[in-house]
Amino acid sequence: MSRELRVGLHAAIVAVTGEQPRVLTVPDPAGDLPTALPFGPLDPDQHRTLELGLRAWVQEQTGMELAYVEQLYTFGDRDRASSDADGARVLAVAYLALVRERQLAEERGAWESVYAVLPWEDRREGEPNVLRDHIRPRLGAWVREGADTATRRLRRGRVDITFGSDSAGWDSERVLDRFELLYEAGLVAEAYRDRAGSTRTQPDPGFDEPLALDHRRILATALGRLRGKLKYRPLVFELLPETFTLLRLQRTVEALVGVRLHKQNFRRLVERGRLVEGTGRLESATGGRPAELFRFRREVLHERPAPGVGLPGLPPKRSRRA
Amino acid sequence: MSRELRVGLHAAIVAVTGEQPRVLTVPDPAGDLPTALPFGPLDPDQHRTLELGLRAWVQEQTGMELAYVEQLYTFGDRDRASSDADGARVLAVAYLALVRERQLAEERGAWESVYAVLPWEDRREGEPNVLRDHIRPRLGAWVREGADTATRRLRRGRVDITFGSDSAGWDSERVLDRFELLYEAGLVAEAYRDRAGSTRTQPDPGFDEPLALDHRRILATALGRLRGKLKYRPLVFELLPETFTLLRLQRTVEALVGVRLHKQNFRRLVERGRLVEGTGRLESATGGRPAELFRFRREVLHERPAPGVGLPGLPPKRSRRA
DNA sequence: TAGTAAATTCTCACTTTGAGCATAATGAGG
DNA sequence: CCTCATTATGCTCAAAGTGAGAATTTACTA
Repeated sequence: MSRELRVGLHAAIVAVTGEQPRVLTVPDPAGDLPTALPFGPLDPDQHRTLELGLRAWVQEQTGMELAYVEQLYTFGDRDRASSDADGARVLAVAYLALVRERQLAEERGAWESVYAVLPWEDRREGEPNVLRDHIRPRLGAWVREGADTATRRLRRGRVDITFGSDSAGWDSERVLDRFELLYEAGLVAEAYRDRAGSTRTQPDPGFDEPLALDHRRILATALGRLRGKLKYRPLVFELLPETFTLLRLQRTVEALVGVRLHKQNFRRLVERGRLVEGTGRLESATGGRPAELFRFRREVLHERPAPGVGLPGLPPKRSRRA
Repeated sequence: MSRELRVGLHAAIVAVTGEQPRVLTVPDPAGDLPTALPFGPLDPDQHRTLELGLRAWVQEQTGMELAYVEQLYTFGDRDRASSDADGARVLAVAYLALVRERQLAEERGAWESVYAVLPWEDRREGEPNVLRDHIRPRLGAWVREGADTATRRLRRGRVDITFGSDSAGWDSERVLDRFELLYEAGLVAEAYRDRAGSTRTQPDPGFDEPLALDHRRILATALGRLRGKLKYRPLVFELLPETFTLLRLQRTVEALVGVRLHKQNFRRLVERGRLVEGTGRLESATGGRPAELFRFRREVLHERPAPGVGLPGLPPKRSRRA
């Protein structure tokens, strides 16, 4: 009588290589879908916990043992992607995993640039072109299309708060909000897959190469969470080798947050937070004066309640003073 | 061949009355369990989204329409509570909902004090007695019981960081960490229900009146999330009437965070953050000089990226300066 | 009319930010 | 060997933000 219920376990496995955040993708196991995040169904008999089930699937599909793993969100909209595979109702439990660059070799799967999938999220070189040339204009159009004044006002407000405006500024953590807004406005391909009967034209192919299922939504959730958590948990160190220079640390954070930081102040924060300690050794391949190699001070976990790489109010546009 | 899979939708519905945070409980629908949070199974056919399913169950069981709702976490450990009802594997998707005190009347169900269920979380009057007289000593014993030095050191570290120590201080957001630690240490009744064959004695009845299933764990998750989010989202206002005095606002925040705040500084933060605006009206039943009634400035949502009731470094013990 | 209870205002001594300038150490190119 | 470009590190400064409390108001109560 009742439709069958299934649960998928999905992993956004993130690393940072060459100043780019990357996510591990695999060819779709079924073979008929585009590239996907590693995922597989929860086996109610075999998987003792959800996380163990996830680890098993990742191990099987990529050969990778995960260290840091964190649950993100459970998606279950009936009319959105994934679901309704063959008449069954399918939920997706999404996870974020962090791995070191070192592990990138020899595994199966490919490391896709996160910003190739979510291009509007990288503001390290200023506002990206896609945003200025494509997204903002179309969002403007979407606002104007609103049926009545109230709708238009509401839409304008959402656009301003998620994508920033003169008064609001860019909140790097609202990655999911931005993706969902683009989805609603019909600016990402996923929107078409889901509401087939839409009358709108296809979005620009180019800033739009979705992953299988709702995996881009999962990635957006992962990036948002990661950006937020970076500030109060020492997650970056899961992505860095044992020792690293302060610049390397900064570049890694910048890659994830998608924003440039003030060098001296960044170092001051890291040092004042006693997050790292110098190893007398130097790294000389810096291109300039050699830099000292530092390592993460694990003891900090026992000293302070919420240690993280304190991102300040972010250098660009600040919310104006009270 | 494969075991049946089911998904439950569970709601921690929180309000604040009389300076106490409360959670809505209902008599267990099945009738043979203790008091529970409102919950019910996801209907794969009827419920279009998980959240709609949740709202439907809450409506049915309590007659309440929810406004603010947020997904918390999905629990699925096989050997822990809820699961394995009648041979099926059961997951629990937990939600947090916030409602106004006004709505507390006429509904079915009872408003249980959150701190009656999680007594060690209320530090408004200083460290609660349960903590000093029962929990800390037992945690100390649990640390000493560790098989080897490494285990003991590890346990000590976890206790210090979750429950605070001289060097670490109390992190009000680690509600779930604390509950899980108590669970592992066998200091909460849930631990016995799950591992029947334990040799330890029953924990003190008294600081231990668990809800059905894993509902205390869900409540711990909810409180932790709420405490964290308060700082960067204007959630408190979901719990307050249209207008309120600044002291009322402060008391509500204190009730949730479980800590006392410095009055003048709290007001400064709220006003500088332009979170509220005065209505010329006064509330005279204050017992002293009448206080002005304020209202939430919704516009703030369009002005700043992360408005919240900035809880400062919290008055008591601070992490020592670098 | 004095006393009590809050609400509101202000101070004050630090700390923490946000921005830059100045110096130091290397490798590359002449 | 000297000069430059390049990156590492130090140091300074002014502007905000914090943590604690004292001082002043305005009602209500006895």
